[in-house]
Amino acid sequence: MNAKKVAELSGVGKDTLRYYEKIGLITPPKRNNNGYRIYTQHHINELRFIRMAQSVGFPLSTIKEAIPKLANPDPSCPVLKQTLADQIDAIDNKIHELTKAKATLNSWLEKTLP
Amino acid sequence: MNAKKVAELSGVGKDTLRYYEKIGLITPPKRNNNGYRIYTQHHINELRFIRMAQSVGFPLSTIKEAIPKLANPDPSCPVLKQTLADQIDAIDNKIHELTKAKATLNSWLEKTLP
DNA sequence: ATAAGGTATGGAGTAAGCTCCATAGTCAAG
DNA sequence: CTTGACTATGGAGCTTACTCCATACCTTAT
Repeated sequence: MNAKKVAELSGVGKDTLRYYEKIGLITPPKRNNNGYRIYTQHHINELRFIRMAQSVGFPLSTIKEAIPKLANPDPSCPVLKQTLADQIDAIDNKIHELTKAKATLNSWLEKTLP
Repeated sequence: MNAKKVAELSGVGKDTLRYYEKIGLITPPKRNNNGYRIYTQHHINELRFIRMAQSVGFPLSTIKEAIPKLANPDPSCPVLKQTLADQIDAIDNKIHELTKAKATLNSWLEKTLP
């Protein structure tokens, strides 16, 4: 799969792909004879995970730490479990904050109703 | 109220206060004879609102648009109602995304359990 | 009256996360 | 065999949201 296709499928621009590769966020794609990058479904999956994690507020640095741990899920690895548990906690906190914020806005909306 | 007090009460650094004033995010505080800024409870409220909105992912540009609309709540103002409704929708979407992300992580956590 | 500590200003610097550019090599189609 | 689309590279530039700095003035306590 070439860069253009990946950009289309993942919604990540080609320059951003290079940037992610440079900072070690995604698996470096193999190259063919001419030096062109060969992306696989694996990269699409990584990129979708990154977009999901980003959309819920995780910085790339955190995502970068999480990916290798999630990539080789050793069933009994306590580090992985902790990572997952930590991220779930972080998400729970965000949901909590959002719910509070929503309640605040709703109360204002009610106050301003006729 | 002086800058230091406001910084303490709102959790926003003094340089950030000046920055927010410069970009027109907060109400410019009155000055006394010596030119010192005089902050009021109003500013604390604004800053808390900003922090809340930020914590749920709104950029300062969006917050800047919202503040003046929320500041003079004309009970029948449709623009205000729409602003509030839009923000509540945005928050709902975020909660939705977070809930999905959490479910994904939870399923991974279960898979890796003994 | 002087030292400590608060405040003012403009402007530089920083970090994250892209985004764009100039230059140059590659490949498929007509 | 040239044209147009695609790719590569390093590095510059951009936006957001701060954060720090140098310089200088004001105020209060000793």
